[in-house]
Amino acid sequence: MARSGSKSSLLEFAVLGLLHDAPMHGYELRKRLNGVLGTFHAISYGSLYPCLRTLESAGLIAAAGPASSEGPALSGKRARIVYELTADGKDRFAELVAETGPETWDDDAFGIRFAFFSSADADVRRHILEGRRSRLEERLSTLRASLRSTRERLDNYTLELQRHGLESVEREVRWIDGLIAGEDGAARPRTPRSNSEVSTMTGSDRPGSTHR
Amino acid sequence: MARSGSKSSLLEFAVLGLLHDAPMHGYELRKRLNGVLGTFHAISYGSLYPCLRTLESAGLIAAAGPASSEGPALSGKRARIVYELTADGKDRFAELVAETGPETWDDDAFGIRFAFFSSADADVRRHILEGRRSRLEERLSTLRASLRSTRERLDNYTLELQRHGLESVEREVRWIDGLIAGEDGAARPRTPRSNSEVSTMTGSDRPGSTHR
DNA sequence: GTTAGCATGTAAGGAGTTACATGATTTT
DNA sequence: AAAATCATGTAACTCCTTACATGCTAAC
Repeated sequence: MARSGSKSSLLEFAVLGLLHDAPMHGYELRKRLNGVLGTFHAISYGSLYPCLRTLESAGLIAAAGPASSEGPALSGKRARIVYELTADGKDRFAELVAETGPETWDDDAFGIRFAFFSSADADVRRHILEGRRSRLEERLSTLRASLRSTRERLDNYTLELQRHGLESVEREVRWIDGLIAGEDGAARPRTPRSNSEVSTMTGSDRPGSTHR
Repeated sequence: MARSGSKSSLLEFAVLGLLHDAPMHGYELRKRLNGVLGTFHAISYGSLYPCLRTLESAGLIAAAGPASSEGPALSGKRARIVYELTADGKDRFAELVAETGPETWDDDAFGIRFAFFSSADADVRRHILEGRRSRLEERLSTLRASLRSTRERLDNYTLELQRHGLESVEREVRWIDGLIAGEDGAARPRTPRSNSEVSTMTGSDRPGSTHR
């Protein structure tokens, strides 16, 4: 069971990541998700609950009986279902967190992986950051080439949009560079030293799309 | 026929917009699309061709006989199908271009509309730019609130991601402000005066997500 | 003569959304 | 007693992607 190989969307990754910190029920999970996934990009119950069921039948998460805490008996609101990671679920999350392949350079995948970066080893972080960087460099050269070749034929707005996108990517490269430098500087420690040092040293741009 | 009310995805909008400039066949359309839609966010044939058929049966586009130009007889490569806008298609595009409602403030919708901004009236442009701005302001206050409330509980990476997203949105606001100023400055003329003036006056950030 | 690029298409399916259905509990 | 918020869930549908199937022409 809990064999790897399944598709495991970003949503599954995020759910496992959040439940890794603490058991939670769906409604709460959804709110946190919107924080982790970028605030906008709100995910709906229509995808969350089915996802929870999938994870449960895959044996990665399990409904916890409203065991210890939780006020007076089970007089709480409604029959809310608190999920927690199983041992298999923890394994799976660890597996996902350790991935460094090209899948992890994508806008969305990178964003979510970054959000759980502190669960990853320093070398995994390095690898992902560098992969992301190279992905952005590719983008830059495509964009620059396309700008050069179509410059004269495009109207001003289209041009401005392109230019804008280009600067945006350039900015993200600088951001990533700052993060890589921060990883180097802080050497091995589990958490990079005070992130404000890392973060204020460069301009920035959001990594995930939204986009998206 | 060609009644409004249909959903008309962003793809349909983009196709209509491109065909508005010049008749084209699918293969070429697809390449241009990747320029207009942000270079990445490549759209696949699996969605383009069905879309073309939909538009055709809706009477918005029509296959043009390989009429005049086009080299020696029809000895060209393969039986390529050149589409052009019908009168209904032109109407529909004009209708879409004139929309200024909340749908048009979304990341993706805004990006594509901006790409065809020169087909829109000055007041439509104003309206969309201001709507987009207010949408971004909303986002900013949500983000700032969420940062304030969760500051201490979040690990450094999550925090950095949030901070980064925040700056990104702030940057886009400044970009939009610059564009609005440019629209004001150039007053009525169909094209805003030399866009380099508009564009170099502010920092920037990409508007569409592409993701998104 | 085989690879690369042009050109069009289809079938299956993934990932998510909206809108609906239900019901309890807290606030106004 | 009505409205908001908590809480879970389902069904239908949208939009897009991947992978496949086809075949032609140009270059190596």
